[in-house]
Amino acid sequence: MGDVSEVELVRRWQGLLARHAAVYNALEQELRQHHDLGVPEFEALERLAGCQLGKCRGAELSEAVHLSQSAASRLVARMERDGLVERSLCEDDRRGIFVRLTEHGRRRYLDARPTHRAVLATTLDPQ
Amino acid sequence: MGDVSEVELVRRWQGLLARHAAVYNALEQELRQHHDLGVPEFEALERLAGCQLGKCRGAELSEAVHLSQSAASRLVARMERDGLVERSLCEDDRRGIFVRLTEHGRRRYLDARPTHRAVLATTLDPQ
DNA sequence: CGAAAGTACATGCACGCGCATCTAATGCCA
DNA sequence: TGGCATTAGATGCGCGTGCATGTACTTTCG
Repeated sequence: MGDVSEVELVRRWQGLLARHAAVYNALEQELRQHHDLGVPEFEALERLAGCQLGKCRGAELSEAVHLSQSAASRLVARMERDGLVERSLCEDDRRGIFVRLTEHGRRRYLDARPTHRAVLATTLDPQ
Repeated sequence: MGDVSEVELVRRWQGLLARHAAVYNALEQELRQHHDLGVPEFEALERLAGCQLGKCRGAELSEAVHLSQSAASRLVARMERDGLVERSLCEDDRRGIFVRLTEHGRRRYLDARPTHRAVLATTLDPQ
C-alpha cells in the first residue's frame, strides 16, 4: 500500500537527519550562548511548564526529552543543582519522585522561549 | 508568506525530534546487534561506497555524517582500527587525507545495508 | 622571497550518553 | 503473610561528542 522505493526511503532519512542536525545544532548554540541552557534542559523545562502545578513524574520526563532513563535522571540532577527544578518524594508510590519547576526555573524558561521560537522559525521553514 | 504559528512550529519540531529518535534508536539497536556497527559508522560507509574509487576527503565525510570535524576524525580512526577504511596522504594537498573503503569495509557495508533499509521501512513510514 | 593568515586534520579535555546494575518500594500469588 | 517478580529511580563505567588547541602545510600579500 504505502510502499515506497528503497531510494526514496533513504532520501527521507537523509533529509530527516539533515534537518534534525541543522535545527538541533542551531538551538544548542543559541540556547547555550544566550541562556546557558542545553536542548534537553529546555525540553524538560517546556514539559514541566506545561504540567499542572509544574509537577511531573520522572518517567514522563524521560519520554519527553527523548533520553534514556539514566540520562534523564542525571539531567534532573543537573537541573536541580542549578536551581531549575526540585525533586520531591511521591507519597503514593515511594519509589517514584516528582520533579517540580521552581520559580527560577520558570523564569529561565520564559526568558529562553523567544530564542527557542526564533531559531525554529529560521531553521525549520523548509519543511 | 510561509508564516506559520508558533504552536505549529513547535509541533513540527517535536515531531521531528520524535521521528528522529525513533528511527535513530532503532537503527543503532539493529546495526549494533547484527553487524556491530553504529549509525555514524554506517553513514560513513554508505558515503564512501558512493564515492568514485571509494575515496573521500575527510571534510566531506564530516559533513556527510553530521558530526563535528573532531568527531569525524576519531570516527575514521576507529574505522581504520577495525579495518573498514584506510587513510592515505593526499599528494595534491599534503595537509589533507583520503579515506578509502577497504574490501572488508565494503563487505561489511553490503551485509548491513538490508538491515538498515528494513529498519527505515518499518520506522519511517508514517512520514 | 618571507612572514602572517588561513586551512586540514589530530588530540587533550571535560562532559553527557546508554548499558548494566544496584537499591528500595510495590504487586502478585500461593 | 512470605517470597519472588516487577518497577522507579540512582549510579559505576566505558565511550563518543564538541570545543579549544596543536601541528603541519598552503595561500596571500607586502
